[in-house]
This record gives sequence, C-alpha cells and structure tokens, in this order.
Amino acid sequence: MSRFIHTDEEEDRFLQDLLSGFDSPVFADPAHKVVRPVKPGPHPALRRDAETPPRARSTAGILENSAPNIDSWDWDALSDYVPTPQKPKRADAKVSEERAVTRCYITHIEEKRIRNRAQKESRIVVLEDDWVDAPVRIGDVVNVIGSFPSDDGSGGPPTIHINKSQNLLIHHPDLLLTPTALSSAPHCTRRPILTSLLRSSPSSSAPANATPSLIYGNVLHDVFQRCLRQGVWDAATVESWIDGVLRTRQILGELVRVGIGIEEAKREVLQRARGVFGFGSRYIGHVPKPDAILVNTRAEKGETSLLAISDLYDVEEDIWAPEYGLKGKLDASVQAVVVRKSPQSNTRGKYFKKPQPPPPGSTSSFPAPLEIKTGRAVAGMEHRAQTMLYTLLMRSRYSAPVEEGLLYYTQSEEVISVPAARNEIRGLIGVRNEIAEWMMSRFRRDENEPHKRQFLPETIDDERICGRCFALDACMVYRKAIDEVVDTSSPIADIYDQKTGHLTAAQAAFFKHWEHLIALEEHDLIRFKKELWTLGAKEREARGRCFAGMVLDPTFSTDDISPRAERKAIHQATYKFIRRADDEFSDEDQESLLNGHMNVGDAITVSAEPGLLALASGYILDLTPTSVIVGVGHVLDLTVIESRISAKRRALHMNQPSIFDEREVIFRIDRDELSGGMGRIRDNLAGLFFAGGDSARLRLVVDLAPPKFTIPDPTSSPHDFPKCQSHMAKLNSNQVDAIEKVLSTEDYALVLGMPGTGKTTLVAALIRVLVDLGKTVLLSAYTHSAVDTILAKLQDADFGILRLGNVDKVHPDIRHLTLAARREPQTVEELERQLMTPPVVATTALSIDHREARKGGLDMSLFRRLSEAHPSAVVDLTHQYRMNADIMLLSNRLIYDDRLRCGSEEVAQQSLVIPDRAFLGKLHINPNVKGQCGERTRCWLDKLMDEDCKAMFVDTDTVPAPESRAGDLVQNEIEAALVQQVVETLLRSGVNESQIGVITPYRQQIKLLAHLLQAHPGVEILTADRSQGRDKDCVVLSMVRSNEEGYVGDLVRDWRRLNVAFTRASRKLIVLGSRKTLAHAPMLEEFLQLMESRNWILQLPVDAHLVHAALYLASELEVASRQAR
DNA sequence: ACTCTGCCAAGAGGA
Repeated sequence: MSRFIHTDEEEDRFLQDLLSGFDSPVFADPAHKVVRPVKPGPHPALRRDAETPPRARSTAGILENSAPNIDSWDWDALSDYVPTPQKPKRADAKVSEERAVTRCYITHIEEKRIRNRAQKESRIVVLEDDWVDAPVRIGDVVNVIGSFPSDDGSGGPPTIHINKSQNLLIHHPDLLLTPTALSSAPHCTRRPILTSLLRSSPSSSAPANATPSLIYGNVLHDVFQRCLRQGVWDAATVESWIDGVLRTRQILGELVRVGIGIEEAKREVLQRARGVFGFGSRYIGHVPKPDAILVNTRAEKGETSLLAISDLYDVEEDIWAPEYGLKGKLDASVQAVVVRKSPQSNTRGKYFKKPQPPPPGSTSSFPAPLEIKTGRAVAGMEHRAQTMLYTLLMRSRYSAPVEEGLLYYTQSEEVISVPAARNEIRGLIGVRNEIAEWMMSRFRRDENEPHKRQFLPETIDDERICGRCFALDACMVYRKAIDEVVDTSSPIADIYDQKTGHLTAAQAAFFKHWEHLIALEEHDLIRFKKELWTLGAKEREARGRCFAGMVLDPTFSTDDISPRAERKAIHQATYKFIRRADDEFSDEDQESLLNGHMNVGDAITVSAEPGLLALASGYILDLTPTSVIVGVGHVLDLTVIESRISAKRRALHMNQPSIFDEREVIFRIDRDELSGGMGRIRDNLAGLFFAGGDSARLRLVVDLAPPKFTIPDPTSSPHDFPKCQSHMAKLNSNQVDAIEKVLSTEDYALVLGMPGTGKTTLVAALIRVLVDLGKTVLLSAYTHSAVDTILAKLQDADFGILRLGNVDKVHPDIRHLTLAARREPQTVEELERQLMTPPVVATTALSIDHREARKGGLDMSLFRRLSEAHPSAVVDLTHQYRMNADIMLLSNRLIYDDRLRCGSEEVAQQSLVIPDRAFLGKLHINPNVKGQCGERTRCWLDKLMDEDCKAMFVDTDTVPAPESRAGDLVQNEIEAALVQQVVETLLRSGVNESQIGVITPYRQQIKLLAHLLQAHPGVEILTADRSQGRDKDCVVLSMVRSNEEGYVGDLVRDWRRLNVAFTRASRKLIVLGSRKTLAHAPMLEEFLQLMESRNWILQLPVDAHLVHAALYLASELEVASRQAR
C-alpha cells in the first residue's frame, strides 16, 4: 500500500469528527424528534419564466408544481455503497436517478411528532436521528433533498423523513460554501468562517500566504489541465509549458513576492511534475489499461480496480449548486470508466451494513470530478472530503449520478477512488449546515439579545493545531475584540496573550465597531447575489441587473472588437450576445440593453437556463441597445451546454415547450454582485490590530494620536528647488499653504477642498513636488474617474506613473500607464522593475458606505474622524474659481457657513454670454400661441436668458407639472419638456452644446431627457451623483418631485447631493421644480426662502410647456418623425 | 423608497 494512505484509525476519527458536528454546542437541544412544517416555494430550478407556457395544474396545485414527483436520489444505495455493483451506465442514461429538491420556508416548529392541520401548500419535514438538533427556526429557508410522497392516503400534508439513511436537509441554502472551506471544518469550525471573512491578502500581515509550494502547485495545475485539454503528455512539451506558465505575469508576480527566480522555480516544479508525464499514457483511454490502478481504500482484500478516463468535459469548471448550498471549482470534469475485480470472500467495512458481493469484473462508467494534488499527501482526509463534495456539485450540474470522485497525487502517481458514500456526505452536509448557521446567526433578529449575538464558534484551544494555523492572528483578535473573551487559562492562553496583549480595550472596541459596519454592508450584497437563482431572468431584468433571453451571435469574431493589446491577456474568451428573436414580444417590448444598471466595464456572470449558473464570469466590453460583448474567463462550449440543459430538462420533467428550438441555448447575463469584496477591506482593517501589524497607523487612526509637524527644514523647502517653484507658480496662497503643510507633516495632513477650489490642481502640483523631493506617492480615490482626472494633469510629467486597476474602467487617455500597456515581462526582475520603479502609483480604494450605518449616525469617514480630532492638521481651500458670486452664495449659505469665497473679482462677476438674441424675438410671433407666456411682464424664457440671471428657481406649480411613475421609478414628463425648451432656447441663442449640462437626481428622468435632447449629443445629461467632479457654464437642474402629498424622496432630501448639482454651474444655474412640494424638505425650504429673498424665483405661466409654439411644435415634430421611423 | 461606486475567484500546499 502506498505510504500516504491514512490508517483505519484516521479514517474513523475523521468520520467521527464529521458526525460529531451535529453534537456541537450550537446544536445542543434535548429534543429527540422534531417535526417541522414548512412552506414550499417554487424551487428556482423549477421556476418557469414568463416565456414558457404554464403547465396544466393537477389538483395538487402548487404542491405538484413545486415538487414534481421524481424518484428520489437513492441514498440507501449510496450509503450501502459497494465498490463494484453498478451496472455500466452512461452519464445521462437514467433520468429517474435525479434527486428532487424542494425549497421551503419554515412556518412553525413542533417538539413532538404531531399531525399538522392540513394547510394548503404545507409539507411536513420530520427530522430524525442526528438531524434532530438542526437549529432551524421559523422563517429560515431550507432545501429538502428527497421526494415527498405524492399522496400517502392520510389526507394530511405530504410528509418526508430525514434521517440517517435517507434524504438531506440543506439549511440556509442561499449561502454557497466551498468544498475547500468545508474540508477543514471537521477539525475546527471557526477557521472556515474566519477565512471567509478575511480574504487574507497575501501582502501585509499574513506572511504565511504565498509560499513557494503554493506557487508550484498553481503552475502544475495549470500545466496538467493543459495536458488534459490537448491530450499531449510528452516531456518536452510539458517542460515548455511549465516554462511558459512560469513567465505569465500572474506567476512572475507571485515569485517576486517570495523572492524566487525562474530557474529555481522551474527546477522545483519539474521535480513535482513526475506524475504529469505518466498520467496520459496510463489513464487516458476508453478502457482501463492493466497498470491503470485505481486505489480504493475501502476495498476489501484482494479487490482491485482499474481506471480509464474516456472523456474530458471541462477543466476549472465552476459550479454553483444552490440546491446543496455549495459552489466550487473542479480541477477537471471527466468521464470515468472503472473496472472492478472482486475477491471471492467479503468481509465488509463497518460502515456498510448490507453486504452485497459485487459480480467479478464489473465495469461502470460515470462522470466524475478529478482532483489533482501536487503536494505531499498529508491531508488525505481533507482531500477526500473536498473530492466528495465535488461529486455533489457535479451531480447538480450534470443531472446524473456521480458515484465517486477521483483524487490524483502527482508525486506518488496514484489515483484514489473517493466513493460518494452517504455517511460521509451526510456528515459533510451537517458541517456545511453548521457553518451556514453560524454565518447567518449574525444577522438574525433576536429580541432578547440584539447585539450580543456570538457569530463565531468557540476556539478549539489545541496548542498544536492552533499554534500553526494560518488564521491564528485573525482568530485571536476576533476572540478578544468580538467574542470578548479573556483567556488566561486555556491551553492556548499564551498564544492568545502573544497575539492580543498589545491591544487596548479602546482598540478592541474600535475593531468591533468597524467590523460590524463591514458586515452590514456585506449582508446587503449577499441578498443581491442570491437573486441569480431565486429570481427568474425576466424578473431580474426588470430590476436592471440582468439581460434575459440572450443568445450567442454566431457571426461574431474577436476581431470585431477594437484592437486593444490587453484583451487577449485578460479574457480567455470573448462573446457577443444578442436578444433572442421572440415571437411573443414585439420589437418595442424588447427593452434596450442600455436601460438597466449595467455598463461597460461591469463584472457579469453568464448563465444558461435552466439552472446552469455562472458558467463563466467576466466583464462587459461593449454595449449597444441590442447587443452586448463580454470578455469572460471560461470558454462556453455550446454542445456541452446543450447536453447539460437537456439532461436538466428531462430531470425536471420539463418537456420542451414548443416555442423553444430544442437545441437553442438561452443565456442570461447578470451583474455580478461583488461577492467577496468585503474580505479585502476587513483584511486591511484587521491588519492594524495584529501583533506586529501596523502599529503606527493604529495609533494615529484608532487612538487618534496627534499628527506631528516639523518646522519646515529650510534646506529641503520646496522653494529652494527651482523645479518645485515652477510647479507651484500657478497656485494661490491657499494652495501653497496646503503644500507646505503636507511637506511638514510626519504623519498626515488634511486638505479640505470645497467645490471649485482647485483640489485637482493642488493634488497634481503636490505630486510633482513630492516626486522632485525624492518621495514616492500612492494616489488613490474612490472612483476611477477621480483618479484619472488627476493623472490627466500629469500627462507631461517626466517621472514614471503606474496606474493599477481594471483596464476597462480606466480612461482611454490614461491606459498607457497601466501594467497591461507595458511590455510583457520575461523575468522576475523585469516585472519587479515595472512595479517598483515608478515613484507614483495610482489606484482606486474601497470604502464602507452603508445605509444603515449612516442612519445610525455612523457615517464617520476617516477624514472626518481625523479632522474633528485635530483641526490643526487641516488646511482649508477657500478660494474657488468656478462659480460666480450668486451661485456660490447658495452653497455658502446652506452648507459652508460663508467660508467659501471667489478667487477673483472676475470669477465673481462672470455670467453666461448669450451671443444671439434674435431667436428670443421670434418666440412670440406664432399665432398658434395657446396661452400667455407673460409678455406683459416679459416671457419666462426671455427672463432666463438675461445675462444677469445667474441663479433662478423656476416654479412649475402653476403649469402644473406633476410627477409620474415608470414602474418603480419617478419621472416628470412636463418638467422634462420644459427643460428641453430651456436648452433649445439656449442653443438657438448661440450657446454651445458643450457649455450646457442637464442634471437630475432621478435615473428615469435622465431617460426622458436623453430622449428629448437626442438631437444635441453635446449636451451632457447626468444624474446628480454622476455630475460629481464636473463643471459646466450653464446647468439646468430638473428636480422631478411634484405631488399633492408634498412627498419629497430621500434622494432630493439629501442636501449634499443637491449641493453637488448646484455647484457644477459656473455662470448660470436654472433649477426647475415644484415649489409647493419641495418646500416640505427642511433644507430645500431654506433654499427656497433664500431664492425668494433674492427675487430669484420665476413663476411659470399655465401650460408653460405649450405656450411657445415654435419650440413646442418643434418638439412635437421631432417626436412624430421619430415615431414614423 | 429607487443613486452610486467598488471587486476576479476557489484553491494553490502546509502538517
């Protein structure tokens, strides 16, 4: 027997660990038998989209609909797994093997077995044996795997029993956990939760990450998978591939981190690659070769198995299986052919109850996961567990029984058989449920102890295991700060002290507080994520987060996209999708793809219906109203997908609806919801608190230690450097002060820049000065556009700048600064040079911004925290060069306490010049004028065009202009028409399109405006939020809200948002809105009073949008001609 | 109570 195979005792212990998960403290509950009525919701896999016709309902109604009477997965057979009993079977031979899944909500829970009052749509789930203590609560979602009997004759609700021998319960199935996380759980349930919280960035304080063997493992996997795909195994080729993979930027980067050169790495990888060369000739083929041994640790004496891999379905297949609450990536998905030769006798292992001697020399063939391990086989049981869970993932994706998984150790060159044994799977699912419960418990509303809920399992306090655990730093900090445990006596008390002794109570509290805020935001993201399987594609499209009913455009080729060098490197494959021609919907019903929340550069996943989730993920490269081009990390093989789909449809008893072409593959493209994104943030936070972490920053940020400033050293003053002087020549005294403050600080300085005060100019100059003084600079901002705006000002700099981040999001003018635009590095040294030489590195940085957090008054930015603690560290930029005095007044009065001032008299006085007033004269000569536009006083448009009119509120109440709704979204059609007329008048009076910006808080209003102004593409139309950082000579602001109830939405109520919009205008600001409605918001009331006192309110005439026939007719005509088209 | 922005991941070995 091979040396790495675990002993029987090890196996026993592992299994016990698994099953004892059920007895851990969380589950402690004395009840022996619990009956849990549940309410089934339609399982998403069974959900029918609007496009498929509803099936005739049987009398069982929804019951029937949500749980088709499919034969249950035969767990008994699995539990009694016999290594060789199965008759030969093809992957999709028998659909009836498919398991039934029912998604349920717990409606109530009873301690004793009772008969539930027959309640429509209700079912009863009886938990028996070790499932009894599953901590399910009312309102929880569970999946029941196994069939409810369609009718037991009792007349009561269908009842299912979940126990040792049959069926499974998946608790919180929308939480998808990974096999790797779960495989270590039997030893310590705390660790998988911690590692999911903290992504443990390879940098900073987690030195254990990125070890050499890890890198070698990565390389070998890559190469092994390439061998499988290409069917090439000869030494020369493999060696050249190893060389190639080592030189990819990814691997070079990792080598830089561990300080290893290519030659050394190659030697090491080759040493581990022995098992790669031999694998092909031994195991690939249609029938097993005599030496193709399949090691079966559960086999009886004398029994031998041989393996052939007859087909490769995929490598790195990414499978999300919400029915099991699992997701993961398979090294390889293969078709396995196994021949078993049985001995004569058979003493069965103790886990197999019903001995059934298999017929000698039986052959079976089934799809199986192939898991490759390139290290030493030291974690045998964990690898087994991992592989076993992969069989579940594969079963879900392939809709076929997956009898066992294959585990290949390249160093010992042995393939291990990992039977999908019920006992172990049950144990692993138990562990999965336990971990899911811990993760969810954090967000459970519990009246008794709303905030004190513990959400991490106890530490296992094993000196040996804990001492060398990679999550130790985090584990101990959480123990102290979150669990609030003081450990002086446990076996790991010393370790605890070593890792947390330096933390003060205040520091621990700070960590707890911020950790909580991160969790709040994270919770929101999970909610979105599950929409991928809980909502149908059309439903999700209605929310703007999905393109439904898409098909591949077969005519598309990669050459069609604009040739950008980086494409090939980033995306494995590029596809163009178009809407499927749909007989049921006319063309008008086909929403433009531009309407939703999805934009170029956004992360997406591609799924196929039904139930093939996240087949590939990547980014949107190009988007038109009718097509979308995506770059993804995984090839979409249509024939393979077709066969998965038909297997799935048959398994679900979905007969082909006639409107579908049997072979047509319908895709959905969903916005990917930043699943693991918070991990990085949490990691950065935690890094401050680790022993040996960043104690300097901990002091400044957490303890609020005052920043130190030195009296500027005259010898290093920027003024002594001629170049520095030139950088500062154009700055005002304010900005020069700011630069000096920055240069004199040893810790930090804060610069508060109100709108238009030249922040961008200052930052650009500051960077130049710092680089000249020999410093390195990290430039970061929340958005890509903010980063790139500053970089644009440094285009002529004579020093290196490295722009990091998603290339698709980087501004085209800045792309030449990204890594992707540089020469492909050939050596570790070259990459190191590319990374380390530029003195300036620029990138986006994430931040926490959570609604609930803000509601609780916790919207404490780092800037605010520091500036309130140490006002002396702040330099105010008070001189602004954008707005004239009138526009500035608004902002000053309402937000800035008059601290803002104009940089010059010229700025203060500037107004919008109207080049040609002739058009205004023509407005009134048309006889078709319906009402009056105020000629006696002067027409409202005329007034607005006055050069002295620099800020004006245009009241629509008398028009009137009520708001309306498009679905959930708010819009105001008449107001949009009025905006159009204002813009039209400006343009016809000679104002340039580029001088005008139209801003509104509401996205739907943008759609209306864009429609009305489509003849003027140079007029920018922006939401208030997106206008941040921009400016225009003239801004027309559409407030939208206008209703009898005086309801002002939260968007408009947020004064900061409006302030942004107001301060975009430099010469003329026109605000259109309902005075009556807006006056209901306190801040706006104040604003309106100010406008009133200045006589800056313009009352519109009745039907103002109709009075200027020239404009009105023009727009009518335009609409008519568009409709004709 | 209707807006916006950010991110590649699960696993790659270790004992």
